Amino acid sequence: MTNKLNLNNLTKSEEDYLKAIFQLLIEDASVKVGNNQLADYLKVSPASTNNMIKKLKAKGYVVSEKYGKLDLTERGKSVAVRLIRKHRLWETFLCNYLNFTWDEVHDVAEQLEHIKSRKLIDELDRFMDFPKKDPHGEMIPNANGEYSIIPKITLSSLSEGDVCQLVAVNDGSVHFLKYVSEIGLVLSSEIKILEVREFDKSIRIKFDNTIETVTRKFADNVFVNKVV
Amino acid sequence: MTNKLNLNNLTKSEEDYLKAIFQLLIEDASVKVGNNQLADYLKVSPASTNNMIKKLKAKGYVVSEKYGKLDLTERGKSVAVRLIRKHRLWETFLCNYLNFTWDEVHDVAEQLEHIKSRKLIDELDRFMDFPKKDPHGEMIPNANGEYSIIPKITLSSLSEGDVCQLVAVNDGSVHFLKYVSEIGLVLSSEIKILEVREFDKSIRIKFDNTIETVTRKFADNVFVNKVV
DNA sequence: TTAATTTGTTAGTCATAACTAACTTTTTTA
DNA sequence: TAAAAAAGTTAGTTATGACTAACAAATTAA
Ligand SMILES: [Mn+2]
Ligand SMILES: [Mn+2]
Ligand SMILES: [Mn+2]
Ligand SMILES: [Mn+2]
Repeated sequence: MTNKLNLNNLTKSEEDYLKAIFQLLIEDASVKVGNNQLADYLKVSPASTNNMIKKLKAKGYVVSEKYGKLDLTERGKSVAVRLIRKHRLWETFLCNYLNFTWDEVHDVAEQLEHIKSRKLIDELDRFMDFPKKDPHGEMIPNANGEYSIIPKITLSSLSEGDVCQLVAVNDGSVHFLKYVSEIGLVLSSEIKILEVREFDKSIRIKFDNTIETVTRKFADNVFVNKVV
Repeated sequence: MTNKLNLNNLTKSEEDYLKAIFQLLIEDASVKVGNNQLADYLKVSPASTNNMIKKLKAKGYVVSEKYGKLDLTERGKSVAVRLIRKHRLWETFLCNYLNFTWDEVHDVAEQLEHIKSRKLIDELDRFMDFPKKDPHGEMIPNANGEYSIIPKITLSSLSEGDVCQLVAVNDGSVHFLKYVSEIGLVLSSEIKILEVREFDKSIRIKFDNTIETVTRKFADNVFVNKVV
């Protein structure tokens, strides 16, 4: 008996894989995404990703040649964007209505993004009056999957003397987000790069009369818009 | 290697089984709940329930003897009540804030009840100012799992001449709920039993100057509080 | 009280989604 | 350009939670 494929009802795992591929593709549009890179990102074995990729190819969400790099079909992209929309809308709801802090929302949103109900998410969007950005500064796709991608670069890519504005932060680490709040950085803070130390790539920054030294790893997770 | 048991993190399925056993136990406290009855209720095979019951016994949520009836431990009951709390709070949220009608909420709540976050549900409760009843008239357990069970009987158990108040409806069927709304019945409607027809147990009822005939099946899903 | 029926159990299978270990292909580097 | 390293694939195993078919125990009816 030939394997029946559920073309429409994606599992939580299938959805997570599509979202992961999408995020790897847009995060660095130049570099191609391979199987092992995806495995790393999802913290599973390359054998697991290889297997899932096969299934997603058979269902028409992913394209790739044997031993080649991965890409998403339009259907694959559409699923990924809808997940990102749900994730960011839930994060916004948790922060703005349920007293969650920005470091508490991601894990719960990872669960909520898989709830299947078109009406639920569109009504939640309306209830909040169609917010444009999530608590971490990321743009929220609208009901048609459209969203403007604001130009952003990492703080770590700037040089001495540059001035920038904080536009978004990586929402994946609780420790990182707490750290950002603690030193007093908030979305749209204006940051000046005082010094980039050659020895360990640590960066001395100034914002709101505060001077702080942050590591390269920290600066990799801070997204900014260069001003000067 | 001996099988490792996840004692704390219950799967969606394990949670659904515990909730089902709880609901069968309280719906008819007199009759014992058996394996096949549970299978019927959950629409799976008796082999499947038998298997799951074994696991839930090993984990300390269910007690039963071989070939005997099922019961929940305190831990089992606690899990079930927390699920019911989540289910009813989400239904209330969907109806009162997201423009869902009472027939649309159950399926989405079945998904949302499995989201794991203590803070999420307690904050949702607070956000709605601690509602007492869900859209179908059912009591919502508080954060400690306490809730008063209002005395309710089915409309079908009444006799000619009786007068009652609609206190709750079964929330499982979209068709049934739409039907209830269409004929104009709402929570706390006062209903008088005009006639119970011997032939097919259909019941002639009067409420708000409306006279309707409803079937036995319909009346089985309407819960009332006898007034006269 | 025996036979029929209902209820409960077991064994074996399948799909999903993870894993490790071994292997192959591609890419890099010496 | 040949060896080494990296990347990708395959095979075989495990756990969960369904299923059917066959069987055993308990209950009900004759
Ligand atoms: Mn996810
Ligand atoms: Mn975010
Ligand atoms: Mn459920
Ligand atoms: Mn309900």
